[in-house]
Amino acid sequence: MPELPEVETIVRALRHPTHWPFQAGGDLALQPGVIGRQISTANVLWDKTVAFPSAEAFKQQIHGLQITGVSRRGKFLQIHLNAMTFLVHLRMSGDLRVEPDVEPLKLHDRLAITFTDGSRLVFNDTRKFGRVWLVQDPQSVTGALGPDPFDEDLTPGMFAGMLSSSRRRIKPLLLDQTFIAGVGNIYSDEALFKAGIHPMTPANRIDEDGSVRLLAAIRSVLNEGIERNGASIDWVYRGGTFQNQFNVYQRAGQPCPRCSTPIQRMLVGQRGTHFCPHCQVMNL
DNA sequence: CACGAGACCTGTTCGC
DNA sequence: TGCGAACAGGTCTCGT
Repeated sequence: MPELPEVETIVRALRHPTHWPFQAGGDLALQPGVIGRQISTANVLWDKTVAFPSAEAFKQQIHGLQITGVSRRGKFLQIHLNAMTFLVHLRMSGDLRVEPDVEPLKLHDRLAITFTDGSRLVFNDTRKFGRVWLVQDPQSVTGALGPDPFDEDLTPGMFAGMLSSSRRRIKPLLLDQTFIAGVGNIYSDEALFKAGIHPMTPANRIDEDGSVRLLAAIRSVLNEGIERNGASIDWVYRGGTFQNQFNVYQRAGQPCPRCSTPIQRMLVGQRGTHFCPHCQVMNL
């Protein structure tokens, strides 16, 4: 499910969940997000969800800690606690919600963290790919990630240099989180369309002009995704509307919004890839 | 180094 | 209607 915009949407909601239900005597409108809440217990319903440490150590160590902040690094959600960091990766089908602790748990709930104020944070993940970590140093989990697309240090010149030093095809390269952190299958297809670059173009064959267009396109589609609260496809993701703005993703056979040529779907690096064969040509 | 295949999982949709 | 194949927003590991 989630790429950078979906994770960012959740991060912002965790800071200001004003529309979420709250509990007994509690005053929802005055709740400043989950920041400040203190953890009483953690209930691990699917052991493998906890990547580090063991499920037992996780429950023991997280007890009593307080949330001091929420942030994002690539597709990782970071919940800062006094003394430690709780990281969540939603992978394909993960989702987080906050609710009163008296609610019955739902199908596919994998982890529930209860707060002393009677609320709780629940991790739901149909496909069980999602993982959480509880560590001293978040860098031990996110250390290998490439730059965030919105990092100011990521200049067009630096991005051009990154592209020129790889012979890999651009689409799998954009999905490589050690190259750039946060871009997934939807936004890579949309960005390549916007930049007019064929998904199989070797990165080092993208010229200066193309690299400038591509970086701008990545930022543009991610920003638009965030503005629309992410993309909701199938049953996943409440609230997001970016799926209504797709130009190519999951639009195989439909006319290109720019030239009306039918959008094509192909496999690139085992991932479904959508592009316009007329607007996105390899100029080698 | 770059790539494909297979694994990890459950659910939905599509074709016969 | 039923049933298997293909597919899904991600990432890891292995073999070539």
